[in-house]
Amino acid sequence: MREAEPRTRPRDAEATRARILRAAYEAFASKGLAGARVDEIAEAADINKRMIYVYFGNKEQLFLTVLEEAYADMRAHERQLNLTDLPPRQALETLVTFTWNYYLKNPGFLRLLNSENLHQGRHIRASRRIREMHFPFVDMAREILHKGVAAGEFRPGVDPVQLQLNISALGYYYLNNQYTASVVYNTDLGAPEALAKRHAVIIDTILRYVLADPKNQLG
Amino acid sequence: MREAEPRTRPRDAEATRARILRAAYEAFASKGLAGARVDEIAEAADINKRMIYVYFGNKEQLFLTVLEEAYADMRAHERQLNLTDLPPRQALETLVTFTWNYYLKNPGFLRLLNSENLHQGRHIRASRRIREMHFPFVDMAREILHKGVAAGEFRPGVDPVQLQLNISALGYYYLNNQYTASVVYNTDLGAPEALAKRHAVIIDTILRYVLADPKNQLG
Amino acid sequence: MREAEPRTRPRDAEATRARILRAAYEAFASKGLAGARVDEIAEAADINKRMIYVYFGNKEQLFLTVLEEAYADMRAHERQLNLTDLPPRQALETLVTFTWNYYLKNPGFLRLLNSENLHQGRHIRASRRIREMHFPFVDMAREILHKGVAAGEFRPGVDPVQLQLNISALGYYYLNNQYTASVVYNTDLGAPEALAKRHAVIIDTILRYVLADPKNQLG
Amino acid sequence: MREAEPRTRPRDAEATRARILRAAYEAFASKGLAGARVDEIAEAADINKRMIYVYFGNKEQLFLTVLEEAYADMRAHERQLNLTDLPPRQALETLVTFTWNYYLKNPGFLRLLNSENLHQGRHIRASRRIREMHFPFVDMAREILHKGVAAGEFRPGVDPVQLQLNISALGYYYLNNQYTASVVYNTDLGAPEALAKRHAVIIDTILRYVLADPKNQLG
DNA sequence: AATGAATGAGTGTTCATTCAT
DNA sequence: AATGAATGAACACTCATTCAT
Repeated sequence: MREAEPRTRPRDAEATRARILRAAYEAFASKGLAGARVDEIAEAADINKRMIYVYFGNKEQLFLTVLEEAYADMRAHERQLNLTDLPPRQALETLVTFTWNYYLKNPGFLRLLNSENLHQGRHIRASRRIREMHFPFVDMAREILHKGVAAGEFRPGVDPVQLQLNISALGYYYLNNQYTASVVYNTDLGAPEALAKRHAVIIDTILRYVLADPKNQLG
Repeated sequence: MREAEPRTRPRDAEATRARILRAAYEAFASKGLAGARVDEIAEAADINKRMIYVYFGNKEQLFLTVLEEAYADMRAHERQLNLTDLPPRQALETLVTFTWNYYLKNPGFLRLLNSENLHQGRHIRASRRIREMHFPFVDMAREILHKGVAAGEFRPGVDPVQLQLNISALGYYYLNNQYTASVVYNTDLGAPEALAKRHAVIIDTILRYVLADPKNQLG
Repeated sequence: MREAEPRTRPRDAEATRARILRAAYEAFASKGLAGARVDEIAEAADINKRMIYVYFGNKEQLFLTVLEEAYADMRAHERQLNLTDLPPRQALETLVTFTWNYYLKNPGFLRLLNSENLHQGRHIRASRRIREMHFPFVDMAREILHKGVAAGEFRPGVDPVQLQLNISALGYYYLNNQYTASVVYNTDLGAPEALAKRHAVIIDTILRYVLADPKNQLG
Repeated sequence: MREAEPRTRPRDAEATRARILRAAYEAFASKGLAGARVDEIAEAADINKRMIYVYFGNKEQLFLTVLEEAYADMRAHERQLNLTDLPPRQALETLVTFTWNYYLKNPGFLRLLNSENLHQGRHIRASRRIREMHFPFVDMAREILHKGVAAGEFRPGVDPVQLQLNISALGYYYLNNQYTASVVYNTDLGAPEALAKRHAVIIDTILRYVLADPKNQLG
């Protein structure tokens, strides 16, 4: 039998904070830091504008918090991949696919990073929380490469950081610059088939970059 | 008898226009569309604010013009590569290096594209000038691939659009997200050695993606 | 058996009230009525903001209470002078010195009066408590003058109110306008020697104003 | 014959500036720096709020300018007294009367000084214009005293700065604290007779402070 | 072609005050 | 007696744009 629900839940600081963050994520992702409006965030969050300042200090700190949460979310999902349990090539493909899908499903995350880089990383640099968040992540590619090389599947000498940059770059650029690139290449890069094709190309590109023997390759 | 007044250089419309564009490029590149200020652009261009409206209508059209000029500049430099005169592999490396260097020297261009994509390509889509500008560019990779395959150097089946996306992506992501990535990977990605290394990795990645026989590869 | 809980000092209303008043005095004295912030007062008093409204109704009434307490404090100290026990000239000098010292030690009091006069005495006029507080004070100068004239020391015809105004004015102006006057006269009026000198001048000025025979004067 | 008037005078920067200053003077004088509202000043000046920022930068600089103008106005009137042409005692009385009347007619000036002193002279200290404005003023009392002593009318040893402080203090305090003092002394200090009486007392007080021989005194 | 003056709508932020417990 | 959460009006200041010459 279900318990009676608490009757009212009127002044829930945590819920208010969360509503603000959700609305702010949308606003910053779709309009950038300068383009987003505090008023609009307040209205979208259905809270009094004042609360934003109570909880986050000001627009910039709100932006930073949104950024922190976005990074945390990505890393949290990443951890659930349990790549260490997989054979190296499968682990690598899983990581590539995860990255692609995460970008695809969270285009706001890319926009947030753009905003932050437009401001030369001003906020992120000041955030210890973000700094610490990435230590395990950086090790992931290293381990996969290690195991792959040990198994004779991957060639030695691949820099794990460069590998991760490649993985990110190939998806990020495509999805982030989808609109301009669609005009440049005169095709709809957002179409489902186009996306599927790009996904395949990225996996191919990454594998060819690390595989020891091309005969193993996809085909 | 009075001398005739100097006929030319009375009020140099073309120079004024150019000064506005230069100032606007800087502003939009460093602050984004929403963050840039019309007043600041006018001051930096050392012209009366009104002139911006006379020449460009409004802020958004000014942005579009800046974007058009930026694209035109890149394509113009690209044309000077004369890739058709080179053997395929060298042509490819030249294209990759050019792209990397152009991004490296013109970080504002990346920022401009980000702004435009943040606005979902709203301006570029309306610009016939930009649409037409890219036709020759798209053929470039196709030709190189053709010749490379014919020469037995490149594997067949590589999509030229995907290849160009790869070439752009690997440099763009790195340079555009330099600030956040430097924090994530806890290293200065903007340092000269880091840049040189990345350049090499990009060439390597692209070559491994298209070369028919890995034995030909770099080393 | 459980002991009875300590009966008193559960939530000390009087102490809370006092803490608020102290913090409010500082705030109003240093920032004025409009410049002081309720939030800051609450924080400085280390109490919940709500308490201010519980105890004092609103900001204006809090200001009035602070003003009342300030006046009460000055009058209380004044009463302790026991001027009636002194010979008239000494009584007068004591009063002058007390006034000077009180202003000197309580610059906030001057600021408070300024604020109140900026608002045209709006609050004080509504306070019966303050109205009644001053009756004995007004008599003080009258008595001193009486005795001085009777003793042949003071000239007759001096208006006690004007005398008191003079006594207040000569110190108040100097201390209240110390900052602007230091600039105007290009000297530091707050320096210890400057203060000592002013004190002497004030006594001199007042004595010359009331003494019957200048030959008695300071020497 | 009258010249044709210029038809329109629509965009007169000087007039706009002056209107802003007049409105700002009223606002700051009646509400203080913190209490005055930029919106109200703009409305009272019948100009667009933006103009305040174009002409004066921000509220504080506007305040400083108002203060500068107020000082300049007082000094300008003072210079017109031509005290050097008068015999010393008359010069002194003229100065005292002028000071009293100026304060009486310009109560806003007193309020402005209070505001500035509340902020510890922050603005005035940064204003070279005000610093320099007072050099001649400080000499005025010195000269009068000199001539008076030479003529045997004034006693020697009177400090000209202290004399000027006395002259200012006796009127300033009365007029500035008129509202609170009226309550304390339970009388209307603003009534015409009260003002006249105070004027006389001030002259008397100052003369008794400087005259060499009391027999010369008022009678 | 060019300019200085002006504007209305808005921008991030803060205020004194009240609600719900 | 006391508190954390919330509010609406307002605040100083800024924006892209237009007017009048």
